[in-house]
Amino acid sequence: MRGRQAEARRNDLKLLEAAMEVFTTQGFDAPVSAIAKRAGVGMGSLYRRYRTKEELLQRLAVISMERAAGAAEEGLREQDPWLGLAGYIRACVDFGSGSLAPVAGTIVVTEEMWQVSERADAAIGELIGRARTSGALRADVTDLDIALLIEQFNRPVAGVPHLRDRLLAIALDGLRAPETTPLPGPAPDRQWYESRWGERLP
Amino acid sequence: MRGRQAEARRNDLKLLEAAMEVFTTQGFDAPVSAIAKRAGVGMGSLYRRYRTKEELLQRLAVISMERAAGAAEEGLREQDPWLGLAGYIRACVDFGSGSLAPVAGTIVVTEEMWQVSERADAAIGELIGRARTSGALRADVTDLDIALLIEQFNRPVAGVPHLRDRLLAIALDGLRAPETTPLPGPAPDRQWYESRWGERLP
DNA sequence: CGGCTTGCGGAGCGCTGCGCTCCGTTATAG
DNA sequence: CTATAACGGAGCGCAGCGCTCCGCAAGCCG
Repeated sequence: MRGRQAEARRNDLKLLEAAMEVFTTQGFDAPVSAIAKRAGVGMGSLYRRYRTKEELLQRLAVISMERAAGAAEEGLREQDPWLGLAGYIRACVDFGSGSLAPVAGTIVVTEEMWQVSERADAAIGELIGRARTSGALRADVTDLDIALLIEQFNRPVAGVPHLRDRLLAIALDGLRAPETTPLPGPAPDRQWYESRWGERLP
Repeated sequence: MRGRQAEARRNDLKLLEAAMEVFTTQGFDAPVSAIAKRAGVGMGSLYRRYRTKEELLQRLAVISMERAAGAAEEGLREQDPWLGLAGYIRACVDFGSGSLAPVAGTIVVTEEMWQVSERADAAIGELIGRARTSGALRADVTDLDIALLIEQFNRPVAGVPHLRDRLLAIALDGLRAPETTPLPGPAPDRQWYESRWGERLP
């Protein structure tokens, strides 16, 4: 694997990295040309690997979910249930997992995406359950609240990365038990949450 | 004030309300036609009152800041410093003050906008100072952190209003003293924050 | 009641900026 | 040196925007 083929391999990595960065900072409707430019690659090279913008988004979604699953599994390896959960949340915000949520409903969900999401959900469920039963996590927060919290903090804060960490630290403190004020309103509905991405094809 | 003039007056209110709703839910680059449609008004009526989209945004910014100032002043009338501050933050998120922040740098800042912002800043500064010295607010958070927090929660949460209230309740709990984890990194820089809207003309 | 005025709705103009294609150019292999 | 594979990026066709313009209806005065 040398010469042109090695360049192609490198280009693919640069493309994925650039796409993630551009989409998370500018929104999913950023022009494809901006991704190519950021990757230092021509439009031709981009479209040879991903036949459409949607295909690129689907690939990013899978990678994003795989990272989230990995972060959750790593969180389970931490002995302290709270540190494990907090580390997972910070990791997700750091690498932008969930930042593709605004795209929900606008792209077709592939079978691969469903599979990875199930693997991630299992680890995350265990991570959160452990934190709750240990008494570190406030009792009235659900796993979907946490998913939405990650989603919310994935949006850039005034374009300055480290300010997001400060706001997230505030929210993490608010997640710890005991709560001083109970959460208002009904908890997010699981069926609604899953249907955001569209119906699963049989 | 009757007949056509009364209709014009009503149309203006409907327009401002619709514009606020559309911009906060769809982003500031939503089409002007969407605002006219939501207000139940023709394009002609909109553009007779506001000669450009920018002029409409400037009007909304002033209204938004006036509401924020009002909410801060009302917060000062509350005896409990913490309830006053929390009420102010919730009010700002409710009516979408600060949701125009993404527009910073893309519209010209009018003299009126500067004046209202100074009035608001004075009340907010006092409200936060009072909460801090009373020991209710964690010590390491600055007024700009709180402004950015409001800004962040002004973005819609998965398109469902009441879910935002849940996430905000978590963050408000995290704002209370004593903090369990200190905020990371340097505090937001005031000069940077003010320059986001562009240089002030003499 | 009828002309005149005022404000109305919305079709469409001109244009920007997008996704994507296509092709001349350049680097590698034999 | 020729053949081949992969490259960069100019530009096509089009969607969707801000804004204008005009035919029409509702209120006002003799």
